[in-house]
Amino acid sequence: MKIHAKNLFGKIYQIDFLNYFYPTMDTHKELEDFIVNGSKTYIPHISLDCAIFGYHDHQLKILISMLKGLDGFCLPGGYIKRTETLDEAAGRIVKERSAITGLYLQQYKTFGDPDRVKWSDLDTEKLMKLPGFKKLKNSWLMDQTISIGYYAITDFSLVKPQPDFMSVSCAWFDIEKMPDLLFDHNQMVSEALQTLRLQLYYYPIAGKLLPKKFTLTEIHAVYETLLNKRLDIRNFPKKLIFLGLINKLNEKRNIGPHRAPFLYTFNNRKYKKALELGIDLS
Amino acid sequence: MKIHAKNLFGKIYQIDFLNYFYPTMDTHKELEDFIVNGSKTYIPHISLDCAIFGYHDHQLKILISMLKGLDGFCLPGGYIKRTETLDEAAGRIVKERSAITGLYLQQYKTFGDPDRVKWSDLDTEKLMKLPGFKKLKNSWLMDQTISIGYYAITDFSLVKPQPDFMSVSCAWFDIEKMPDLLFDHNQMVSEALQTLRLQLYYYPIAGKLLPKKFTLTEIHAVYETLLNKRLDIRNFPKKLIFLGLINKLNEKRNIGPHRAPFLYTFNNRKYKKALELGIDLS
DNA sequence: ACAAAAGTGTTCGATCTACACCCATGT
DNA sequence: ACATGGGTGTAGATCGAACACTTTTGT
Repeated sequence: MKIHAKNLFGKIYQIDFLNYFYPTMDTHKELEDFIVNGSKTYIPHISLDCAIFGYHDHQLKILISMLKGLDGFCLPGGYIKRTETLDEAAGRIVKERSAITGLYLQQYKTFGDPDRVKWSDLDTEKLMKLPGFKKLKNSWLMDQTISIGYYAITDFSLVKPQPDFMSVSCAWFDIEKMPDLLFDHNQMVSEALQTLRLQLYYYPIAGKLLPKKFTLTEIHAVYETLLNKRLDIRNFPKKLIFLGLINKLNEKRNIGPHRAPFLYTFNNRKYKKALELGIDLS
Repeated sequence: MKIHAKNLFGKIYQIDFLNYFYPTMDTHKELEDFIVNGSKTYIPHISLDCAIFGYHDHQLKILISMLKGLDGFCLPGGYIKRTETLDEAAGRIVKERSAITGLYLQQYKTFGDPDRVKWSDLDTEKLMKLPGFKKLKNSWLMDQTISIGYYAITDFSLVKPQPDFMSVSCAWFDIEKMPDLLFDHNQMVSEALQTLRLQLYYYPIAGKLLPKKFTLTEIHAVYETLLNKRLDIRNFPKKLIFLGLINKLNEKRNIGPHRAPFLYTFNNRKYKKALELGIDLS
């Protein structure tokens, strides 16, 4: 079975999605059970969508899903279990949709405009013809939802996204070549990126993108790419060390026909600067 | 009919709540209809709670509700209509619970830990004996909820909170004398205040607390009180003018046996500094 | 020796902090 | 004239931005 979709540039995707199955829901029966009984396990009306940015070697990408029945792309998202915290739900959802684990996920905003989901984007009739989906209509999944936005960043070369039972695909896209997303997910990405950039000097976000011991050149590239602007190579280390984000080691790394660079580590006095800003409550 | 509650300091409150009625639900029938059919109008499982701070003359207060059936205090909150945006819902909820209008409400965080509502705080049995409440058990209101936190600030001397049909009372409390709140509302207040303080120099939040034309002394008192720290009287105006938050007028106000102070206005180039911080997206 | 990348210091202007006295007005 | 609160300026420290050359190493 094939499904078709166009991205912004008109390219047609044909992906055989029956090769993929959700790890714990690997039969249509289980999928149907999720549709019929899911609201016993999950809280209805609230979803959680994750803008996962991926960095590697001067490139910034974003993790985009294509869901079954939707001719278009969206952020990986899901529902919150009745027993878990929001942060736990975010971690689990990303793990399920993409098989990526260990992210430092941050809540940034909740989206709830009544027109955030254009139902025209959701071809219910088409979806209901797919195996396992026939009880979708009038199910708990079809009601209005409010969505909590989370973001994270990781090294995209280290993780290979694996789509789950709901997804046709789940893959990295260059941030400038990101296709138009369904629903209000374009806005979600834009606000997530804005938050990421504001928090970059105050939270140890970039730590996830680098080896334990890294060089100044490496972290410099990370910051330039994420902020999408040039940062003075001489001022940059001063600032990071002043903020207490990184520590210089007494080790060097031998690479290439040039001087061996010193190594640095991220400082896990994470919230240092952020806590300074947050003035003490009486 | 009387209800009792203790605050942190052990004082007992006795309030005759049958004097109060919700303006658009002024009969028990309507209340019962809300309990039985509310989920047609409102989205279940999601509430919205508002930390409304009140300032006047060096005092910082917070608006606290006491709800029927709950022996304790909480933030004014409510449910989101299916047709409104989150910001609209926040405005309507504050208006209904307290009759306060025209606030500049800001979303700051969503709270969803599974244990955020301690059901022991909610005396369902007691509540169901109240008029209008008898169908509460197993209603849509009794399921787990996630809550979106909003905050705002206003001049508490200008608005007299009016409790609605759900509330025994709704009143201003000195921030240092705020009683312990039910559920996770203590944490909500603490995080709201933190956010308010972080945003105070970047958003025209304080504009709501002052007359259109105000003196430096007045705005200085606002900032000192909200931040709970002393601010140098000579540096303070420089900073506000540098940030573009206020404009000096060519008018003075005649008060008291001393030099007449100049008047200032808030500058509605609101987000100026905030937008500077948010780096341009590609 | 040369190519390639690493590393480093100073100056200037802007901003923040601390600090104390004179001014205008009403009674 | 005096009591009350309003208003102002400067010096020093700190921070951020701009800017170019020397060092190390492998081939």
